[in-house]
Amino acid sequence: MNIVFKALNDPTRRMILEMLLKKDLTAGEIVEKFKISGPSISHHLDLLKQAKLVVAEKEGQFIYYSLNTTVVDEIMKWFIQFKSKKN
Amino acid sequence: MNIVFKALNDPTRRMILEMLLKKDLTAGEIVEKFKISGPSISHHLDLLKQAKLVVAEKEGQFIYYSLNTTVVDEIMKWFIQFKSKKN
DNA sequence: ATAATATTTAGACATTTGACTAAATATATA
DNA sequence: TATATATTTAGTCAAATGTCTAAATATTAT
Repeated sequence: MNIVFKALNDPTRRMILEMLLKKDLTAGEIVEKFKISGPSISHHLDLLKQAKLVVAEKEGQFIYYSLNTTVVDEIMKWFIQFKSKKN
Repeated sequence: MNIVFKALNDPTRRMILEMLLKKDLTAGEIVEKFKISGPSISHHLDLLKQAKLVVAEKEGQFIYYSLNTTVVDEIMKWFIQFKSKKN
């Protein structure tokens, strides 16, 4: 849980998630969309992977990144408890 | 949005939110539940307040903290887009 | 008015974070 | 095999974060 909130606590990483919502992308394609260096993006991708928010799959010399929405379910459950609060 | 994710990215602050789910508490009551110093908790409460996740209300010499769930709605909306992803 | 209680503000300090460049690794192509 | 391409790993550095103690502020009680 901790690592997921940590992964979400960065605008670049959230942007990456939103991009992957539209379609899977290679690391290089993701790098192109930002002004940030490749290694920095690679680090962001690693954090997202650690949080299991994305999955990396190697295809030849490329690595495709895609969303893994199962973790989102868990986060949602955490939030839902607040939704049911009686005001 | 940024500030909300930031506020949520700390186990102490998430714990405080969960405590406030049960009932409103004064700053002092919250401090008692942790091993962390008063000023540190005060700082956490300030961040939660900035994110509008909690509301502070002064009653005499006490300050009562309570949840503000409207921000949770916004966060949920952000997550829901991932839920509707077709795998 | 003085003292006690509740809470925050200020300043210091170690750790974590996000960025960078340079180097390493892995795959594809000439 | 040598070279180009894709991506990560390693190491450095400034800025942000979470903690602390000491001091300030506000309210209540003696």
